[in-house]
Amino acid sequence: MTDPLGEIGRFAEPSLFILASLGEGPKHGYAIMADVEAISGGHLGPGTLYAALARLERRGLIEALEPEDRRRPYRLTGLGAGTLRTQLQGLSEFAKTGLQRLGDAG
Amino acid sequence: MTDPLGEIGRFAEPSLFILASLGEGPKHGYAIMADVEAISGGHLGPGTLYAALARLERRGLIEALEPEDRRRPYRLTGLGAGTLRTQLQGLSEFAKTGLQRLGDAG
DNA sequence: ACACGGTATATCGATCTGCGATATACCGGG
DNA sequence: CCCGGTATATCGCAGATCGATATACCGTGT
Repeated sequence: MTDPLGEIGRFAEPSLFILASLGEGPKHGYAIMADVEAISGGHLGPGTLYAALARLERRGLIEALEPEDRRRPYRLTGLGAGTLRTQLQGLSEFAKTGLQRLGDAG
Repeated sequence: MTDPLGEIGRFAEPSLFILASLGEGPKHGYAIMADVEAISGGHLGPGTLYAALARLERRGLIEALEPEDRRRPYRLTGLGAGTLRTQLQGLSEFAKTGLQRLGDAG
């Protein structure tokens, strides 16, 4: 993930963006790339994408579907959906807490 | 960051947790460790912590304060506070979108 | 027919990051 | 005086990121 701010660094995990993208429904890699860029603002390169997809599949969070033409779609597994929900809820709580701190004492 | 879920992986950046911890006010490393574990549920080891602190300082997101005894406190810079706010807002939006997707089509 | 750009997947290698283990040292309580 | 907690620091492996590069198919325009 290239940071939209420049040389500051990276503060979110590409894998989670990919899971969230698949949360909308099954998608193939190239569509995930476009979707992630839309929802995150950052750029997701093919190296990061396909490596992360392989890892997520190996860990049972996503699974491959029947290829259509050149497209190799994936969907969330039950474990993947559960993990995504847990992570998003945690992240939401965390963001809320952090923003409160900035509002009160920032 | 050790994942509380086990062998699934890591889905959040330690650096952001550290920035958020400093969003509450200046803290030294050991206090950040405890604070991050409290707000994130995961474990933050010294290797991750001090390496991340050095990086954040090098990039101008945090700055060191006068040491008190053995404690070497840090605080957010203006850039760090701005970055934190931006990232948290983005993350909050992202989490909201992701959870909506899971609710509608998950 | 041909060039071009967009779609689509895949891999390599350098670099960065995470993180447990380990080390050092000070401090207070029992 | 030992032990556990506080506090910082570093090393080295493993893992992840990510740009670059490669391949190939497709549709459009000329």
